[in-house]
Amino acid sequence: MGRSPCCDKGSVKRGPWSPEEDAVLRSFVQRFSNAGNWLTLPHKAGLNRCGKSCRLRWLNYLRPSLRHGGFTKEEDNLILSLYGEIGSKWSVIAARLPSRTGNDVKNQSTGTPSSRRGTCSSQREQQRHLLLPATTASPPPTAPPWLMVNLFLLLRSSILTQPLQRSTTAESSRTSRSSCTPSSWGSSSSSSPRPALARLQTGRPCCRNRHHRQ
DNA sequence: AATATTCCCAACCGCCCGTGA
DNA sequence: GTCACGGGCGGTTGGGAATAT
Repeated sequence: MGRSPCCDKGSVKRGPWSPEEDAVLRSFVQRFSNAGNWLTLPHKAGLNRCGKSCRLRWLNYLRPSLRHGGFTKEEDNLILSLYGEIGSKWSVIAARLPSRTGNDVKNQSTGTPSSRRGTCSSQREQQRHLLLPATTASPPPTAPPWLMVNLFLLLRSSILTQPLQRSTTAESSRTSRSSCTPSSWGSSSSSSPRPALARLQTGRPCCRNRHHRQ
């Protein structure tokens, strides 16, 4: 049946939020205890923003007691465990993690080296590697983290139907990216899971279009 | 030093669901 | 029962920084 858009995208501001806008939104929501109707909030608060954008900003960034980044190993393990049980229900997973949002969990799961790639070629990557902390004094595990993750998921669920097959070289990574489009992982191919699952299953990200913009 | 590549994460998009008229 | 609406959610995109070559 189709739906009318929640706001006029041509007349509202989009993109990054300014500190002033954050302050207005924060004070408005806190002053009234809750936001009430998100779609009318921008008008009431004097913000030239889409209501859904306001809601997202509040829930994912401005909400008190939120923590950003710095996922602990325990949190990472819990995410992996819950993902194995329930799949990409990020909001459900986030509900089990205090001070985390679904968006955070999603970004963590689909964006951390520990869940994406089999190799840690850079210092930055190693330092951020949740399953292989940079502070560890022990030698690296025999099996790479991505394999451990996949084995874990294999044991926890029957998601995996395809054998693990990939190389960890940058070359194969580029090749994979260039051939990975939404249509390539769509319904036409049962062996091409959707990106989030594909990343966890293969330990590598699917394509990110920005890499093609240059 | 310059350029290319990779990554993080905030923000957006669009669909689904629950609810009330 | 149907429809419109708002909220919620998963998936995707893009900017900018860090790192590698």
